[in-house]
Amino acid sequence: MTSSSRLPRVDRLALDNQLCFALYAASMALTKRYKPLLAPLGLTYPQYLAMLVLWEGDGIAVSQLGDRLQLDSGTLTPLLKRLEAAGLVQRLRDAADERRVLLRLTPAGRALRARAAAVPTAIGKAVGCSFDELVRLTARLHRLRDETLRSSPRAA
Amino acid sequence: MTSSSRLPRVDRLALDNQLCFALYAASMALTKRYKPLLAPLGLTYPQYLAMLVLWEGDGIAVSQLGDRLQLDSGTLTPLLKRLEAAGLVQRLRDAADERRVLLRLTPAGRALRARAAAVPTAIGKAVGCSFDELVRLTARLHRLRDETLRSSPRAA
DNA sequence: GGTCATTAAATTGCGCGCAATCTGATTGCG
DNA sequence: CGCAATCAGATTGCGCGCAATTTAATGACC
Repeated sequence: MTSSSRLPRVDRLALDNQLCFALYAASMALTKRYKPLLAPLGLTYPQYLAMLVLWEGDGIAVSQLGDRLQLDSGTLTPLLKRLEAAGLVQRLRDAADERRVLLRLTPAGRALRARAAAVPTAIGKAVGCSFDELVRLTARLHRLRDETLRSSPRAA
Repeated sequence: MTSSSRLPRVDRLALDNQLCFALYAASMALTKRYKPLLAPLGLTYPQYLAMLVLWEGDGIAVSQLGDRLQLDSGTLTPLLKRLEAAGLVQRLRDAADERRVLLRLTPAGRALRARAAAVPTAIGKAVGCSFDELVRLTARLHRLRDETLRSSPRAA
């Protein structure tokens, strides 16, 4: 005897029953929490995500970064130009394929990683759950994303 | 013997270990899933959230809507003007307190709810998990948001 | 080798999301 | 009453996020 499937239609439209809003609100709240931590590094939150990818390994193309973050060139081109203007990233045309733009960390961009290491630690304290639960929730959300993308009509 | 706390610093900065990115990516993926469902209703995703609140009960002020969605007037004012231009919402100054703007659904705005009822059903199929698990995950995310906001320096 | 389809980025336009500021209206307090 | 503090929305500016289009390079096929 579970609670399944007896809610009237009106409850199915209640804001607090929407998984999408729970995700949206939690994501926004957590992003706001990052802002004061990232400001001293001179990064916005999406810029921080891009740096995380480049710290895992630079020399990749814009499209590969986009695959990782699920963002397109319309978002990434201006973002990367700002990172370049900040002296953290270099954008260079791939000599082997002039359509591609390769991304390299500058020494300053590489050096920033050490300072960024304190960020996940500070956030961990803010979310108020154990490390193990955090790992489980993260994995659950990645599965949710994969399932959502898989069932999507027009996405890889 | 759990897996806690022995990861080297580099793994703590790995993109896929970030709860924030898992939330961000899942939220974005799900929002994209909503887009084709909301387009026939003439709504964007944040506009849909605003309508969900108003369908629960209109006549509220902009600030109350903002409390519910965790959005400020800088976001809501233009959004609500678009809903007004679309003929779904009326914005009227509160006679009892001329600072406030009250939001009322028009007949068209009220009528839209019937068509919107199909949206959660369609989404439910896309996320590929049971109704019960969906309820649990939604509740877990709301707790995460509350915890994140509670521990926040400058938020109610 | 020449033509066409495909691909990678860049560009444009629009709607958020939010910080900062501004404008009025209201409240509190002497 | 008079005046400062507070409050509700509106406005401005900037950085995403994404659809749609454009430009240039590459690959495929004849």
